[in-house]
Amino acid sequence: MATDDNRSLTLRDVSEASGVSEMTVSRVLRNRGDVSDATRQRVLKAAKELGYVPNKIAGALASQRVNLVAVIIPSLSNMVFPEVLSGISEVLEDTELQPVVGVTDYLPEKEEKVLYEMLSWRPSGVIMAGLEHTDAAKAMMRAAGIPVVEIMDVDGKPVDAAVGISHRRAGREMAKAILKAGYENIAFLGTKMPLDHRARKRFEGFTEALAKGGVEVMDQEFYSGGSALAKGREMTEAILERSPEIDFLYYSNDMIGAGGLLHLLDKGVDVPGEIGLAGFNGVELLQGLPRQLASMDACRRESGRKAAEIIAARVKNEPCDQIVELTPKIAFGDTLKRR
Amino acid sequence: MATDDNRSLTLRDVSEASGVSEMTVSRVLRNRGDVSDATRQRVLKAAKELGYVPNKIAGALASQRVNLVAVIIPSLSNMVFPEVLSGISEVLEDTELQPVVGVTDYLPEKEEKVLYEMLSWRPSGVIMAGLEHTDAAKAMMRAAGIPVVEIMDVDGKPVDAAVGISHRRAGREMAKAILKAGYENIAFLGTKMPLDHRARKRFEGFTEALAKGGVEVMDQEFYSGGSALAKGREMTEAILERSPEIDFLYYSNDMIGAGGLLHLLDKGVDVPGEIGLAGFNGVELLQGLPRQLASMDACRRESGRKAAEIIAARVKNEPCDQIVELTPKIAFGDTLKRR
DNA sequence: TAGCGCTATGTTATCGTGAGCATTTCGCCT
DNA sequence: AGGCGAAATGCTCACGATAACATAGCGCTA
Repeated sequence: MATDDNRSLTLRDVSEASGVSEMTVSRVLRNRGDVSDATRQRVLKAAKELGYVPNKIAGALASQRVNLVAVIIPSLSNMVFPEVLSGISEVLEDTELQPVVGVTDYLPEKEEKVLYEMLSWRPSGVIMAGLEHTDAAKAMMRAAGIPVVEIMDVDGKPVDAAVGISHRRAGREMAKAILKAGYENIAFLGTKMPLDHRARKRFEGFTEALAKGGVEVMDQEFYSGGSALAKGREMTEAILERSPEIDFLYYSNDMIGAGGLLHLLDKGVDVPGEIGLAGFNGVELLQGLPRQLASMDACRRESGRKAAEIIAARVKNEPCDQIVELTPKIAFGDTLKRR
Repeated sequence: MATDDNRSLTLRDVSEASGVSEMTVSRVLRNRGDVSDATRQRVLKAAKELGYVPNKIAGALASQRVNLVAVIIPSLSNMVFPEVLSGISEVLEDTELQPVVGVTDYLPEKEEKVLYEMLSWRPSGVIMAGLEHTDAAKAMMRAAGIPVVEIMDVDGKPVDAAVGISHRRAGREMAKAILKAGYENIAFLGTKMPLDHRARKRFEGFTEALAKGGVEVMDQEFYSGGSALAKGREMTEAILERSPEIDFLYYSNDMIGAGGLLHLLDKGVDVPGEIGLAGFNGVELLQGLPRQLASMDACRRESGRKAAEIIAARVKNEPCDQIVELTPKIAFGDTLKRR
C-alpha cells in the first residue's frame, strides 16, 4: 500500500525498499539488461507493495523516445472515425506504440491547434484525417521529422504518406452504377460541406461522371445539425416536393439515406422501382432496416490498419508504402436496381 | 523553416536565434513573468521562424504539472460514450486541462492496464466509467493522489467522486411506467451482460419494481455481437415466437429497440396497442424512425460536463460535490401508452 | 593461483524545461 | 550625482528516468 505523502513514488523509493540501485530497478521494470532472478523478484515485490507506477514523463525525456502516435480526426460522433480508430488500435496493440486521439470538429484552426498540442508531446508519428490542412499545419508536420500518414483520402498531395480511397472515384463509380441501372432524374442530398472535403470530392466525381453520361444533377439539398435520420426525412420530403420527377436520390452519408428510405416507405413509394437510393459509408449499424440501403464501403477499418502499419514500419526504419489507395466496394443492397 | 538536423528544436535554439537566455524564451512562450515587449516580439519571431514547438515532456517534468485528464471508457462505437466525451471536452476547453481517452472494451483486465498506462503519464485527474473495477485498479486510483470521478452510475461505492444516474432506479421507473400503462406480459431483451454492470442494474431494478406490482418478467433474450439493429429484429422475432402472449418488450438499449420496432411494424403489429416497446439511452440518432421509441435519457453529456467540472474544481483546490446523482427523464415517445 | 571473460550491478551525465533566486538595467527622485 | 526600486533578464539546479560506461564478483582454465 502506498503511504501517499502527497508526492508520488519514484525509482528511488523502490530502490531503497529493495536494497538495489535505481538503475537496477529501472532495468527490472523494463525487462532490459541482465538482472539476476533473485533481485528481479525482490524488486518486483517491492514495486508492487509500494504500488509504484513508472513515470513515463521522465522516462521519455531521458530516453528521447515517446511511443505515442497522434491520431487527429474531425469527429467521434460520426460512426466513421471510431471504426478507423479501432483499426489503428488493433495494429498498434502488437507494437509498443499507443494511439492518442485529438478531435478537430472539422475546423482547420482547431486542427492546427490540436496538432500543435500533440506535437508538443513529441509523438513517434502522426495519423491525420484528410489532405486539406492549413499551411502552418503542413509546415509543422514536415518539420516534426516523424512519419505522417494522412488517411481517408488520396485525391491530393500528402505531406508524407497517405492511405485511403479516392472519393472522386467513389462518386464517379456510384454515378455510373446509377446510370447503368437506368435512373435518369438524379438528385444529391448532403451536408453543408465547405469543410467536409471528402464529401465535396464525392460530389464532384459524381457530377463529372453523370455529365459524361449526358445527365445533370436535377436538384440538390443540404443540411446541417440535428439528427441525421430526421434530417434525411425532411430533406427527402422537401426535395421531392420541389422536384417530383426525381427517380434517384444520392445521399452523402448512410444515416440521411436511411432517413430518406424510411420516409419513402412511409409514403408508400416503391423503392427502388419508382425511386432508387444510395448512401455512402457502408455502416454496419444500418443492417436491419426494412430495405438494405445501397452504399459504398469507405474501407474505414482497413485505412486505420494500414496507416498504423506504415507508422509502425517507419518507426522501425523498415521500408513501406507511401501511398495506398484502397478500393471501395459498391453494395447494391435493395435500393439500387431497376426491373 | 526548420532546418531539421534530425533532432528537434529546443529552447536553446530559440534563445540563440533571438539573443536572449533560454529562461526568457520560456517566459515569453508561456506568457509568464515580465518580459519587455521588444524582446517578446523578437523571441516570438524567432520561434515562429524556426518552427519551434515546446517540449511538454520536459516542461511537465520540470514543473511537476501535467495538464491531462485520463478518461477511461468501455467503447467508442457505442454512441453513448462519444457524447460523454463531448461534455467533458466542452468544460475542459475553458481550462488548461486536456482529456486523453483510453478504451477498455468492457474488459476489467484491459481497464486495469489502460489505467496503469495513463497513470504513468501522471495526469491531473481521472474520469472513469462505472463503479466496478479490479481491486488493483481501485488501489491505483486511490494511491495516485489525484481526483478521480467515476461516471454513468451511482449505484455503489465510488473510490472518490461519482456522477451519473442510478440504473436501478431507471429500471424501476421504467417498470412502473409500463405497469401504469396497463401492460402485463413483459419481456426483457438485452446484451449478454456479465460485463455491462449498468445494464445489469437496470434489469435488477426493473424486475424488482415489476415484482412489487405482482408481475414477473415473462421471458428474456440476450445477444452479443453483430449489428444491433439486425439483432433487435432477430431477438424480437425469436422471443415472440416463443412467447406470443407478450405485450411489452423492454430493451437494454435503443438500437436493439429500434430493430424490434422495425420488425413489428413490418409484421403489421399494432405498436403500442398490441405490443409496447421501450429502450434506453435516448439516443438522438434515432429521431426519425417511423415511431419514436420510448426511452430514458441517460444524461450522457451532463455526466461528462459535471465530471469535468469536479476535476477542474479539485485541481484548483476548490470545493465541489462528491456524488452527483442525475435524474433521467423518461420519454414516452409513441411506443409506451395504451388506449 | 593468476588471469580471463562473463554476468550482475553501480556511477555519472544527460534529456529540455521551469522554479526560485540572483543580477543587471534603467528611470526617477532627492 | 548618487541611490533606490521596480522591471527585465540570467544563472543554477532539480525534475525522474535512461544511456553509456565502469566496476565488482564469480567460475573456470592453464
